[in-house]
Amino acid sequence: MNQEKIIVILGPTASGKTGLSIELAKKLNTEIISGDSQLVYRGFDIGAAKPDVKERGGVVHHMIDILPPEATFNVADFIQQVKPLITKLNNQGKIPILAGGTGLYIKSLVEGYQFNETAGDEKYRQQLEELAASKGKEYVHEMLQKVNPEAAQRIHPNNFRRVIRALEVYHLGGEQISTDRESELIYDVYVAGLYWRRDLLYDRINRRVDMMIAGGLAQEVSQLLAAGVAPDCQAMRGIGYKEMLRHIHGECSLADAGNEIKKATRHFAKRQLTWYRKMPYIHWYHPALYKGHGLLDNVTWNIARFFNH
RNA sequence: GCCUCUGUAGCUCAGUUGGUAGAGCAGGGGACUGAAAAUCCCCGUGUCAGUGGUUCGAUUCCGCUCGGAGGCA
Repeated sequence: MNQEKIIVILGPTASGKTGLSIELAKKLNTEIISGDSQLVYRGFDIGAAKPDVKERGGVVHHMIDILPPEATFNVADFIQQVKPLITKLNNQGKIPILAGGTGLYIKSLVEGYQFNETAGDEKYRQQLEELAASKGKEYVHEMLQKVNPEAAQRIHPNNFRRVIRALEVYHLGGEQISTDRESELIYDVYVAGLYWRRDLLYDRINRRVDMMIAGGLAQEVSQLLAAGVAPDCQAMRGIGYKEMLRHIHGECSLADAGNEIKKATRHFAKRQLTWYRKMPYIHWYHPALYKGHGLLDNVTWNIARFFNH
C-alpha cells in the first residue's frame, strides 16, 4: 500500500479554515487546494470569502479563480482536476492541504466515490423542468418510478433536482447512480476539523456578513452585472449573491439583504455539519480554546506525528 | 382622568360558540454519488400577563391589577 498523502482542513463556513490552512502551508512549505464549490469562479470574491493575494501570503492556491463567472462546475470536474494535482504535488515531495467546506466534494474525493460516465445535460434538464411545470413534479417522479423503481423509492418527489439527475442518468447513459460506498479512505490523509459552539459560530457568521457588506458586496454584485454576468448563472446562486441581487433589483433594503444572507449562511453551516458527522475520521479542534499560535502548533505537531507512523 | 383595542411558542400572529391550543419565521435533526453556498425531508406543551369570581370544568365569560397601542378631554 503506497497511498498518496494529503491534509484536509474542513469546518463550517466562518470557522477559520482559510487562515489556518495558509499558516499551515507556510510552515510545511506546501500548497493549498481549495475544496470549495464557490471559489472557482473569477470575480466572485467578497461574497465567497475568497482570500485575496495578500491574505494568501505567497502560498500557491489551486482551484481558485479557475473559471469565468458564468461557467458551471460540479463534483466530477472537481475530482477529475484535483486527483492529478495531488499526485503531482506528492511527486514534488509536498503534502497538499485541501481546505474547504463543500461536504460532497471533500467526502467524495477522500472516500473515492465512483461517478458514472453520464454528464449533465442542460437541454434534457430543461425539458424535464418544463414537464414538471405543466404536469407536476409527481408526474416526473412517476417517470422515474417506471424506469428505476429503486431510485424513485429513495428520492422524494419534491427533491426535483435528484429526480432529474436520476432520469438523466437513465436517459442518457442507461446506467444508474452508484450508491456503492467504500467508506475506506483512498488517501493517506489527516483530516482536521474546526469546531465552534453553535452560538459562537453564528456570531462569527453574523460578523463576517456585516464585514462583507461593509467591504462592498453590493458593489461587487453590481459590477458583475454591469460586466454582463447573467443573474441566473450558477455562481450568482451562491449565498450572498442571490440575496444581494434582490436588493439591487429594489426588492428589499440593504439591511434586509444582510439579514437574509446571515440566515442562509447559518442554514448552510448547519448542513455542512450534517456532512461532517458522517465522517468519523475527522480530528476535531476547538479554535476557541487556543491562544496565539496554539492551534497551529498543535495541528502541526499532530500532522507530523500522523505521517511519521 | 375617561373610553376603546390589546397581552397566546424565541418572534409575528391564528384559535378555542367554555372541555388546557396551532401556523409562518427563527431554532434543532436528517438525506445527499455530475447544480451541493444547491435541492429536499422530519420535529411545535407553551404558568394562553397576574389575580379573584361564575362554572362540574376558564386560556376562552365577568371583575380587578399590571404591561402595550390608540382615541377623547
